[in-house]
Amino acid sequence: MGTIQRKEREKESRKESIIDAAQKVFFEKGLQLATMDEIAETAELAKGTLYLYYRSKEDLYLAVMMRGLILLRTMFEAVITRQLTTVRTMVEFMATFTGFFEQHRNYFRMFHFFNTPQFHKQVSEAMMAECDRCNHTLWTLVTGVLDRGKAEGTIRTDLSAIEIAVVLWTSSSSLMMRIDSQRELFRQKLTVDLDHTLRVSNILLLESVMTDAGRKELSANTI
Amino acid sequence: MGTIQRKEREKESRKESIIDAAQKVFFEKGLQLATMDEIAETAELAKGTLYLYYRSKEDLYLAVMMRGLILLRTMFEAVITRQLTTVRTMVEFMATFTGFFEQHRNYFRMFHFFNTPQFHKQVSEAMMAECDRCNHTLWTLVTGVLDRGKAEGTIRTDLSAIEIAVVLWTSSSSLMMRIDSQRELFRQKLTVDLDHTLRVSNILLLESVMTDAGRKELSANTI
DNA sequence: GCAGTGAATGACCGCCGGTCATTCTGCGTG
DNA sequence: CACGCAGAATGACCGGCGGTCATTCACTGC
Repeated sequence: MGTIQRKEREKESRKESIIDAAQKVFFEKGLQLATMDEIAETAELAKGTLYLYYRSKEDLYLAVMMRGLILLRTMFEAVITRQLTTVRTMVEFMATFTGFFEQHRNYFRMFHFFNTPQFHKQVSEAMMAECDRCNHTLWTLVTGVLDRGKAEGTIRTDLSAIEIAVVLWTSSSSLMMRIDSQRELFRQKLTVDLDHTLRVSNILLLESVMTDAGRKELSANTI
Repeated sequence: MGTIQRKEREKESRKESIIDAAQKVFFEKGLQLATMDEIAETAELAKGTLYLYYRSKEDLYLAVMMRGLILLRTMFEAVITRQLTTVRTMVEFMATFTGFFEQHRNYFRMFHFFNTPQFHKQVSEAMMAECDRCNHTLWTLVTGVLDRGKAEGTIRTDLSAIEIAVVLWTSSSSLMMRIDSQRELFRQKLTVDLDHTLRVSNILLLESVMTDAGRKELSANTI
């Protein structure tokens, strides 16, 4: 009697279709302006049903965001599969992240919610834990590459891999966030091309965490 | 007949006392959890009165945030008054920013609202413009110093001053934001001391925007 | 003291996140 | 085939909140 398994599958697919609807609405309206009623309508379900699968609006938001996180991780894994040198892998990581920002802007915007001051208060423990786990695997991907680089002498050994990863991620993501929201302001009021700034910032940071050997290879790869 | 002027003064002081109340509540609860009713009660005014002085909750939030911005600018100006060398001034700027983060954490948290994706949609034009102006003067303070450094040969001339300022500000503020919200998570799950990471990141970035001469002076100042 | 003006009030509105008594559905059983 | 029951789905409803506006209040200048 495979009834129980079928029920399980149906439950999963229902969860997915709810995320589909939520994604549509969140992408269009953002967290604040989106309403659970609209998501329910888009999903062709009653509002109450949404709450059978997700505790709160924020939980649902996080579920959508997680899709983005997983997508990004997949893209990073694809880079690793190419078996490039450490330096080139790092360059590709940065390019991939920038590409993700450009191609999947809606997902990227959702990441911002993560850094909200009272963020953790608004989300259920379970969802939070799942998110942490996903995040953790992303960090591990990058630190793995960096540790290899340290062993082969292209990455500075006096800095910890995870610290390097945090600095690179944080800097470039916050710059992209700024590009997203204030590009025009900066172009007009301060005549700055933030896209250029992002490229410069990435290169400066990559250089500064590399040894001379690494820097040499880097400059050959970024002309 | 100084009546009109007195009225003007009273209006101003009323606005200030509303901000006082709003600050108290926003500091305690954050933007989402704070309510206009509570702010009104704290200010000992009716809710309707708040709306005679500020268009919306977000506008009021921004008014409080602006106090923080002005405070930070004052602290930066104090650094400039000390007439240090360019390199030392930049080091002090970074230290001042970190100090601001530690001493005035509540103001700092409010800055986060700035980067929210649909932020500009929630705030009145007038408030936004005032905010931009204040921001602009902050950028100018820093770029002034950087330009001097370029002239005297401690700051790289192949990077624009405003770009350097943006990179430094963005990197360190986003790292601080992370420290604020995820310090314990990183310490426990990844055994990273983000405060250390911040110091490292600041030094790496400062180094990377300086000439050899600048770097030399920097290393003498950061032991 | 008496208009008149502009500030202050708080009852009220509409909206939205979230709940829960009720209804519906389909499976297993007699 | 009929029946009963578990659990899924529903949507009317609730409380709270941002924002409004007709009414009241306070002060000024005549």
